[in-house]
Amino acid sequence: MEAPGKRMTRQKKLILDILRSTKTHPTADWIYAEARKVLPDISLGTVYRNLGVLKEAGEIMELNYGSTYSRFDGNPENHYHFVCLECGRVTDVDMPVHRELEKEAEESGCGKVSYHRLEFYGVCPECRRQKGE
Amino acid sequence: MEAPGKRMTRQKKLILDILRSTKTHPTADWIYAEARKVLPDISLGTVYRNLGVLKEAGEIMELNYGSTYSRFDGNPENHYHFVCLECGRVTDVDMPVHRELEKEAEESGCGKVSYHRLEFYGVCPECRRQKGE
DNA sequence: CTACTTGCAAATTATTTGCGCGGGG
DNA sequence: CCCCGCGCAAATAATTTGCAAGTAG
Repeated sequence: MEAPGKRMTRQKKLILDILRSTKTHPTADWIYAEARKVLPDISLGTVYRNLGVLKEAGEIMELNYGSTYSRFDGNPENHYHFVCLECGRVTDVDMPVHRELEKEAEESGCGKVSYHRLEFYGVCPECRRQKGE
Repeated sequence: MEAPGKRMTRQKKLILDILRSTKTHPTADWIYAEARKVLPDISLGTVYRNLGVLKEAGEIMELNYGSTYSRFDGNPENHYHFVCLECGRVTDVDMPVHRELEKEAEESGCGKVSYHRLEFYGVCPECRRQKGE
């Protein structure tokens, strides 16, 4: 019943550190590559297992916006994201969370809302510059 | 460069009809099962191919919220969704789209926003009833 | 006619899992 | 010491793709 993940292993600590120390929202593969620089024998399965455990524990978030793969976010606080349609990069949006949207949704009769997610899609500043816009 | 999908085949028409005639947000498999009732020899590959073509053409939307598989929405207008954490069902939320959120995001410097997506997570009325809440 | 589309089946891709060993508490 | 978590490799699950035959326009 109790979620697993009782032990703080070297691997788990490392994965959490990697996620906490980047503002990008990396894929499991990228985390795996980073982790191998420190623990060359770490396995991809372990990376996935720990990402799952950390997610259950509410330490991190899993994002899957449009792509066929997941990205992970070391910041478990609800916040909004911007997805670049050109390069696929996911960045944080620096604006407050609008909890009142949840109230509005509940009033429409959809059900009891516990949280919401909001993503903006467009072209990031880097890609706009490259395209000479 | 030009996206394919020039021909309106029986298969493509059927898939579009199925999607337009349901308020659920079905998976590719469900659409496949429905389609086979009319065209028993249709293949799953064709279903996926046409879902891709229709998506490119802006006729339908692909949703992937949390799960390992995609759901499809026959309504291409932007609108909000409610995802039930118990049963996984995805329903439409009957509230207006807040375009002003996009302006707010752009002002935070994240980039040029072309559209946004908003999902609410919680427990749907059916599941709450079943749990006796 | 003639590409575009299909059905079929094999291939890919991301992720999950079984198993026997190793190390955290 | 005990059992959870690891590395490894094989297994899934969803989706994609190559190819020869069918068909919409």
